[in-house]
Amino acid sequence: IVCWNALLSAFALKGQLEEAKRVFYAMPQWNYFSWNLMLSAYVKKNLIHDALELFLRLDEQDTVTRNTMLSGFGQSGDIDRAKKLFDQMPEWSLVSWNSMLAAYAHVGDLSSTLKVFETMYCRDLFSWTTLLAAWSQTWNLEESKKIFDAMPERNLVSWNTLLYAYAHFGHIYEMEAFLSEMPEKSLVSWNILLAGYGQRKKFKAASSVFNNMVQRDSISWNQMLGAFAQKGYLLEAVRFLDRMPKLGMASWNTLLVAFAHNGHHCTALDLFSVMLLNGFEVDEISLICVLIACSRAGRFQRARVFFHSIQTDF
RNA sequence: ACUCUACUUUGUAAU
Repeated sequence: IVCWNALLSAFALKGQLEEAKRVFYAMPQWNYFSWNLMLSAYVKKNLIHDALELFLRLDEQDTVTRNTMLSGFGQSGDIDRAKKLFDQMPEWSLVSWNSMLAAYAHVGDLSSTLKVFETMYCRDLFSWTTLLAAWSQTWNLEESKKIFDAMPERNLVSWNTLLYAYAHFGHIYEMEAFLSEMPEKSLVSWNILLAGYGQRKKFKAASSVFNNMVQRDSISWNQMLGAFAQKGYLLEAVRFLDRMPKLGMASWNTLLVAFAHNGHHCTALDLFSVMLLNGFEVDEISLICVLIACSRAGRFQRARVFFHSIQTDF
């Protein structure tokens, strides 16, 4: 069973859901590890309904099982279910508390986040960083800085969290100052810088960061694409697509938004058709972009038709 | 037993 689980975990943790499922159902028997791995595979893909279905079918659950489900509810923003599960748990580990904390932080419920944080019997780096992340979604950057300074210990993620707060709200000067104090930087740090420069339309700074990055992931590329889009450099953005190693839904949506916001409504609609024709995944963001494009182009009829088709087609 | 928790990319919040 350990071998089966090892195989299962290889797929489950890599996000290879179909393969994981195949292994899971082919196994001669299961234990907690198998269940938790499979559950975690669903949660990682944000397939909360599938996760819940599996969760309810399990006759035995341990703390890890419940924590996994709890974090699934949290990341999907289902606070009610998260809270209910948390309250019903026979015992709580620090991870349970941290997951509940993250659930509140995720939906921006600061007072509940703080209440949980204060109730916790002990706190670790995760707890503190989650608290910091909750506050970093607000304009109150001074308060975030206070939390950061109050932390008993910090790691790269904590640094990145506050760095992102500066970037996200366009405080470029503080962002740069903070960056220079960072003891180490990761790919995420540079991606955050790209976000900050992009947000303030500092295209040159963004591309200079981008060109100097030793490693780039799809987020870096999308971020840079977004920097073109922010500036309204649509032609360049399209040309940039050719250089991108991998195009995903976020890339297409970025373009969709760029077209919709720069008066190229028809192009946006065309792009959407191309996405559908090619069988690309679309999500609710793509759909909203299309509605915005329609309304800005004055194509109310088309918007209405489209709106109705959403309910049937998607 | 590499089973669970924190950081980065796309939309909306006008009166």
